Amino acid sequence: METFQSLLAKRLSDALAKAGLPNAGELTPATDRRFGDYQTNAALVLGKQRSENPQTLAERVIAQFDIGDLCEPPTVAGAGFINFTLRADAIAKKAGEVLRDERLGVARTKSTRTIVIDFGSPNVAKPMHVGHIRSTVLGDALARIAQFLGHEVIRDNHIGDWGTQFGMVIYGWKNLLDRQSLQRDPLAEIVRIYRETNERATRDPQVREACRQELVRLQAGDRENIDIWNECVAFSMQDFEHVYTLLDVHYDIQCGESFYNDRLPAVVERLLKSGIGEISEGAVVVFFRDQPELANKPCIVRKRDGGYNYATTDLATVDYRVNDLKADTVWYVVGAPQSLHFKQIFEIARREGYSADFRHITFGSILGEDRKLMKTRSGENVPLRGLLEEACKRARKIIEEKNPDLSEADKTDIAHKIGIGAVKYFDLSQYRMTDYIFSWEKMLSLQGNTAPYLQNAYVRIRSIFRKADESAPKIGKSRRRGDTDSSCGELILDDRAEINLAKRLCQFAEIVPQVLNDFRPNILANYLFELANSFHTFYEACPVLKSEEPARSSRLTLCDLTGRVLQRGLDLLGIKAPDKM
RNA sequence: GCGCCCGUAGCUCAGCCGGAUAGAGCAACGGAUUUCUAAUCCGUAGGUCGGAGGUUCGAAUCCUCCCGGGCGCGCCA
Repeated sequence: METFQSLLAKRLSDALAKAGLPNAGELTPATDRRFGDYQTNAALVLGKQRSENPQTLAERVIAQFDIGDLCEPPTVAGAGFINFTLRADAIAKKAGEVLRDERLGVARTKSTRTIVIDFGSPNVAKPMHVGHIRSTVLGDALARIAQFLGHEVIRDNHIGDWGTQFGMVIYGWKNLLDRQSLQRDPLAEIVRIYRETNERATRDPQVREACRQELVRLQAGDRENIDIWNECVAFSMQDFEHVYTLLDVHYDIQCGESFYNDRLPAVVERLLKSGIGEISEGAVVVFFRDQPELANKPCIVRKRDGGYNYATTDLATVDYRVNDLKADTVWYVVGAPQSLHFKQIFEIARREGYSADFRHITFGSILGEDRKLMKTRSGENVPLRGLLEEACKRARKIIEEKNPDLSEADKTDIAHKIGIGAVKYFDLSQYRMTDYIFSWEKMLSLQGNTAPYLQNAYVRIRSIFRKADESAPKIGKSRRRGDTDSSCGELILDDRAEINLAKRLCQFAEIVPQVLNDFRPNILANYLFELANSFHTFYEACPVLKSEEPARSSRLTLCDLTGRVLQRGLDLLGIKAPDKM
């Protein structure tokens, strides 16, 4: 199925050829409703290239343009824009095609890639906190969208399960552990002993040294320390899994840092052998002397004491993903502060000859009402699990107010879908680079660009079909997919609100692929908001069940399609649509 | 010091590989409801796009400089 945009673009290029002109400019959605549905600046670009009058060129192009039954005769406007307005019957026809398409018109990509997406990546021995929302939610949405477009996606949780912090955890485990607390709330106890050890270590050099010794023993494979480490990892994983269940986020592999331990020496040897790495002040370092940006920013891959750091691990990870997982594309959904680090890693990988497409997908921070990094009152990170539970609790309270007659089970289920959806949508609906201020009130509002607003549009649709089934059961059946009844899928678009809604539905296929251009799910979120808005307008203006045939069936079909696009769109963002709310 | 990111309505944000008179939502004000869930819709008002130059038919968007905020820069991850 082709979108209006690609159809018009083809006809434009035909018209240009017939007018003896080369392809130029682009055909895009109109910037303003006044200008119709689509516009092209082709004549402006050509006018500039050949120093001719753009308006005259535009007229020449229009004269050759085969509008067929797609649109009204194009018009020239402004400095030389050509504007296109779709015909209602063309929209009805296209919407019918979308309706009969499993994929709602979204084309599969022509160049399938194998993409490893590195996102989430929490640290062991620390609970997940609010800072993990963006990476987790953004990475998951990108994974869903890439997969839907037909790419081979491998979701990888690069867990921070190795590193110097374990010296302290093990020291704390051996000296400060309270077994009962550990049984009650394992992660809380591990965090406690870690913090306490950390405090002691900053005061007491002897403790610091003891921690270092524990770390050395762990890295040397000491049985006892390995056992302790394993236990800590297991406890942390339980906590992560709980959060992932709440969020409905799942990974294909979870290769944490420790997974790469035995590959690290080879990385350094390789770098030394190829001359990319060199010894400097006892450490193995990669310099970037020819790159102004990195000239004074060397990358250490083996410390003076022989230990490895996270640059080494990330290089081993590159090798594993490219050579073992056969990835040709790797997306790192990691906060902006690490951009220097990834520049270095990507540059080293390039020098070593890895040709995969590496992207660091950065994002801004989540701020509290005080516009500073979001923290608890005592200045600590806000635990994610508690935050998500509170989202559900708050959603539940609103449900109790608005719809108290729902069953207990329904309330719990809906509160979960709304609460989690609200948190995710609030994040995804904003441009990923901007810092945003966390606000319960805004994300759970039923008005404006929020998850509940979109979910409500879906609920209204489901409600119509519940009513329709009661009054006329056969309509429920006839809207099944694959039904050959010709009355189904025939759209009659008379009202302005119907035309607008149908037009929006046709745009879904144009929007989804755009998200991956610059990794912006907010484009999709924005579209869904506009779709829900168009639906609500339609809902107010056009009675469905009370209207006469054939409008009634047509409107039911429109509702059905809107529901499916909303549901699919939300699903691509990792958000669920409840039937009632 | 060097580098990266951000600065758009009172508030929260879109728009940024150049396009027409810069858009939403919230808050404010004015309307619509014997409802297919008003959990909504329609309307009004609100702007030197941080500032100054430059590039051109055209700049919020591209380039340079400046101001303001955030972050990062050799042995943590």
